[in-house]
Amino acid sequence: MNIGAASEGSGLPSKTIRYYEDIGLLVPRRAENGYRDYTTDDIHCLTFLGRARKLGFSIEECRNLLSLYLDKQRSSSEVKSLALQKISDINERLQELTAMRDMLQNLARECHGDARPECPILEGLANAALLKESR
Amino acid sequence: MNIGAASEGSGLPSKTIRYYEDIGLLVPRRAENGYRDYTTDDIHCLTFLGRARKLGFSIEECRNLLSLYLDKQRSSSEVKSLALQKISDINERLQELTAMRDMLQNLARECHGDARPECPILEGLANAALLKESR
DNA sequence: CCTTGACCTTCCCGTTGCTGGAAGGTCTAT
DNA sequence: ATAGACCTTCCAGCAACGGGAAGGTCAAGG
Repeated sequence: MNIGAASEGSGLPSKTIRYYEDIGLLVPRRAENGYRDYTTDDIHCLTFLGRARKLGFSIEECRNLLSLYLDKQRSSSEVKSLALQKISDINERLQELTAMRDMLQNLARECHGDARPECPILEGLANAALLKESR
Repeated sequence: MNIGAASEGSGLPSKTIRYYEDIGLLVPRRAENGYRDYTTDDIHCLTFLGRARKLGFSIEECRNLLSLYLDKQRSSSEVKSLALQKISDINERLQELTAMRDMLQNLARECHGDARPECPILEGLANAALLKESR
């Protein structure tokens, strides 16, 4: 199967698939004419990788997950600990983003948003004290 | 004031401050010996930039905010609309992250996490149907 | 048989926002 | 005079690709 069909089948752009080969994540065989030739197993792996990426796993984590996926002897605990770690990473990121948003909301709420130059948002950015709470 | 003191005063690494000069965000005057020379106003700007970055504004948005900050004629509505846009960006990202986390939690909950090879997490990544709901 | 257009190949640059390091100049204190 | 703590520039690299150029290949149609 050529890379176009592999792209179609996995939902990943050709560029991404070539990149995954560059970094040794999934290296297909080559046809006589030099074209990449993907098996249906390869497509499954690519699809697997796409899903894992969408769930927020980094490339290196995906490499790890893929080798676990292909290793029929692996223990489920190895995979679960990766997943739990990722969940806690995401929770941390969620907290950070929520804190940012709340801060911005506090500043925006104080701002008239009219033609006058007084702007509590800029003042907040210029003055740490205003950023602290402003509740 | 040398870059070291500017770093101290603004809380930004020297490398970052030089980078901001490279991209024309804040260009200080130079002393006779070629060293960068920061004024206290420059330090305020750097501090302002650092805060805006922490709140999730991109460099280009910061460039915009800084010029608004320095323009005493600006209207507060310009700033507010930037802030509101950023808030809605963050909310979108929050939703994505929450969806990822919930998916992972669904998968992890089904996984024994023991020495056996059966792993619903990997199966979920391999099989779209399992990713859908699995509630 | 030739051409057209859709594929495919490699290669290199750009993105975002820095961070690290090397090679060298300057300043201050001993 | 020399050490060390600064400072300078430039070069390279991170993640995870995307865009685009220059060129090879293949299948269909005239």
